[in-house]
Amino acid sequence: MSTDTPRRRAGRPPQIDAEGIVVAAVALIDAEGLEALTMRRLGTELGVTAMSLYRHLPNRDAVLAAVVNRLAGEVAVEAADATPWPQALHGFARAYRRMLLAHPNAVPLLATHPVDEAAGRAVIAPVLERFRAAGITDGDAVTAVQSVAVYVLGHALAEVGTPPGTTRDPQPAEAAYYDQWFDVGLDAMVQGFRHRLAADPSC
Amino acid sequence: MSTDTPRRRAGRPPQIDAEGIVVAAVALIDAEGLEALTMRRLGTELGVTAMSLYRHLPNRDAVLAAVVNRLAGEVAVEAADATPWPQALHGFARAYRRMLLAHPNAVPLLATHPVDEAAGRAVIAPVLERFRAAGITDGDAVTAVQSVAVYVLGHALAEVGTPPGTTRDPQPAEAAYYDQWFDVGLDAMVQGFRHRLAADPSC
DNA sequence: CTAACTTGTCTACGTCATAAACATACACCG
DNA sequence: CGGTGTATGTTTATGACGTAGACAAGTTAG
Repeated sequence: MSTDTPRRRAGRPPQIDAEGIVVAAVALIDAEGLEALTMRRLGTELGVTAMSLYRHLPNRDAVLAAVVNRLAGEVAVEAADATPWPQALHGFARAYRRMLLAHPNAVPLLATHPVDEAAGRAVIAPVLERFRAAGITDGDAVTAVQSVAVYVLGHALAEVGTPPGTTRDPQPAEAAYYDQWFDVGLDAMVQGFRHRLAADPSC
Repeated sequence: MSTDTPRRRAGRPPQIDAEGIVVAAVALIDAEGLEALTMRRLGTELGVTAMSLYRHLPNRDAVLAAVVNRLAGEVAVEAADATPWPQALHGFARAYRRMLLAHPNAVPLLATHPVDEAAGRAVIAPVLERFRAAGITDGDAVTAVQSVAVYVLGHALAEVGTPPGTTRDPQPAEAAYYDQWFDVGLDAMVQGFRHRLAADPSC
């Protein structure tokens, strides 16, 4: 009612916006790694100078924080209403891992910069719902989900950490080793939580 | 026999050595954080210029790698010969966590730079011994220990990750929360591995 | 047209890691 | 004792970085 046509504000029309900066930052990290993400380079990528970026984001760390939250948003958990919580927990772990492996160069960033709390809650909300359906308190559920989350992130860190003499191409044998390890550790943790939380400890 | 008196080599006697550099680097990180660790600052701390450091270590990244390995060496696992492997695994996790919390500013570094393989093996050797005593293969044992290790590191990352509005003094209530979460997640994972590896699944 | 306002650019500063040339301080040999 | 070789520390310099401040450009409101 008040703003029928959005009626652009006065001033020079922007060539870039915060969203586009973050998208370009993710692309740059994926393509060339974290160290390639400089303000100058990011500006060049968008056809502007480095200083233009500061009209949209206060500093480089804000770019990194925005990248982290955007990547967190890429984690899409599929948890149907009928899914029991152990499967939902597995699904969350796999979705999180899928995102990390899709952006290996960003994993150290995810490890260092905490995800915005609201964004994090949004990601795990469907999983927590499955715990509630089983009568488990949110406190216990959050602990379980967070435990799995730190395991997944720690595991991805070990996987993408640069071994001194190796090239950075994906060694298929290496990938299989990490996949297997991941499943074993994840199964152990989920099994442990099932043992701890199940009303019926059907061992 | 060949070198009875070490007979100092020719050349100007060194004021510093690699060991001292690493010790000073750890102290600096502990006191002022990772971003304070610049070559100039580190040199100043030792009473020399930045360039002198390059006579003993090839570059800054070598300093960081040496710091990582030194900190890894601080993890002392107490595992007596009679200790069953689940307790040894718990002990390893606690020792690792103790080191991380003693050097919170170094945790992002530990997360980013992989520990030297030999150094890592040395740390977990006594734990693997307890698995062997239970007739568990080294492959299964390594998977279990590594799974716990990435959980511990991931958990520490979450704990020391800077929440936006908080000061960096240790909030006692916060510390207790993380301690409890740590124990729950660790117990779950160890319990899961016990379920998976025990000859007698005494659930 | 003028004023106001937003965005992009130019220039500049201080700091960083580190390369190259040079100075220093010792052991060894005559 | 004095020269020589050698390992170590220093000086100076380079290019990249994040980002502050002044300015130019391009739009809307009057």
